[in-house]
Amino acid sequence: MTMETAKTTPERPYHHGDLRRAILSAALDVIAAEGPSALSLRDLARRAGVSHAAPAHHFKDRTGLLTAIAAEGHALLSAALTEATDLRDAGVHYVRFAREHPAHFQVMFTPELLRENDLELTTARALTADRLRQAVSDRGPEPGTDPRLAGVAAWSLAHGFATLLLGHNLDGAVGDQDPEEVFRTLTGMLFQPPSA
Amino acid sequence: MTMETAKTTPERPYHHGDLRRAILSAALDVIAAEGPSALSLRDLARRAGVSHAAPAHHFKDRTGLLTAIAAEGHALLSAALTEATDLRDAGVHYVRFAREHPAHFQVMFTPELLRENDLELTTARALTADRLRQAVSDRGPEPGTDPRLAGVAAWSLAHGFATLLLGHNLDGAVGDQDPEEVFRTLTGMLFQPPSA
DNA sequence: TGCGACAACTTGACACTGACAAGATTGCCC
DNA sequence: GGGCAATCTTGTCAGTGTCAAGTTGTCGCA
Repeated sequence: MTMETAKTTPERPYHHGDLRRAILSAALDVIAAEGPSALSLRDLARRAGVSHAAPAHHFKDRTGLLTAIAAEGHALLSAALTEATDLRDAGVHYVRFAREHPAHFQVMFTPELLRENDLELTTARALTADRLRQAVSDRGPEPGTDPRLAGVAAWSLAHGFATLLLGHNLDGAVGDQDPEEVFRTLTGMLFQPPSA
Repeated sequence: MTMETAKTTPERPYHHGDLRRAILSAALDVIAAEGPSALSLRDLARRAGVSHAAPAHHFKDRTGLLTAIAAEGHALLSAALTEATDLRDAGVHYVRFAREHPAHFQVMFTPELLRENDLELTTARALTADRLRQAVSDRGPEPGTDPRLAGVAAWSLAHGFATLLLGHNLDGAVGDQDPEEVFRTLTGMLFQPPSA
């Protein structure tokens, strides 16, 4: 009486059409709402109207699904960073990405959930790293500062802000202001603008 | 044949003695090694040599256990922050806490895993927030900067650095250097020292 | 047009998990 | 010493991930 059977009917053909995408997007919904730990492959299958083992064919594993999400996230993020005009703008794009794709963001930075040696993931991640490096070097060499350290500083700031934001740890501080604007003024405080 | 029975013998008395602490510390080990998603109450019970339902009596829930860990983490962190001499030092203590108590740190900032209305947690968390505010205000009011924003900036930087560090995202950048030292020089770059 | 191979999906099973209810054991306090 | 509450056990249930084996559909190619 579990009613888990998924009979094939005119409305529900044997082949779903784009099951992979359907599972992915359902997974993103769940993760954004309740975190990765609430993710259940069987639940995703039910939402897509397929049998409980169907997801495995596309993602092999729970880990496989999450790895695919992380890789997609890196692709989205690196694309967003490409549009940045300067280092500060890259930070703003970073924060915006975290807000617009919270599920991706969370999974990307939770290594226990991922297959670290996955090819798609590592290449996508390398691309993101490239974009970050590029954003830092675009700023031009500053006297007496290791560019690598500057990159770590900028990344830490943006990542910390985004993470705390998603965890609702800054609700009191930012209030009803636009988080991106807060971040912008915040970077202005730290990174002295060239024009004083 | 699951061998999950735990007969009461001279070496294994009916009452464990300090089961709560034993479960907590086993949980911290697991989380530090494989993340919170790998946590199993039954596994913890096995490690402590008690029956599978024993943990529930101390923590009620999986969520209860994680909430207790988060509360303990906040107690440890606020204590560490109390020892800080100035804002930069508070950041160093923050990073050190994350490195010394990675499991606590991770759980503290994963709200989906916690019982947010838990009294012990909210009070412990409030104490941490107080210590952070205090570290910022100790620095003294700076001209033309909102102290609240300065607090967000400092917290974001420390939190981002700690998070990226634990996720092994800075391995390449910090190399074999002491992370705390890297963080110290990093803050020196951003927060201009009073003596130029 | 037919056929064969492959991809997509289903069915069934197994071990494991969190949670709950009910019972057993123990230490402790009056 | 007798009860009583805290601690721990046993038994059970629904739900989960994963594997193996079978079905159904699709598409290229003779």
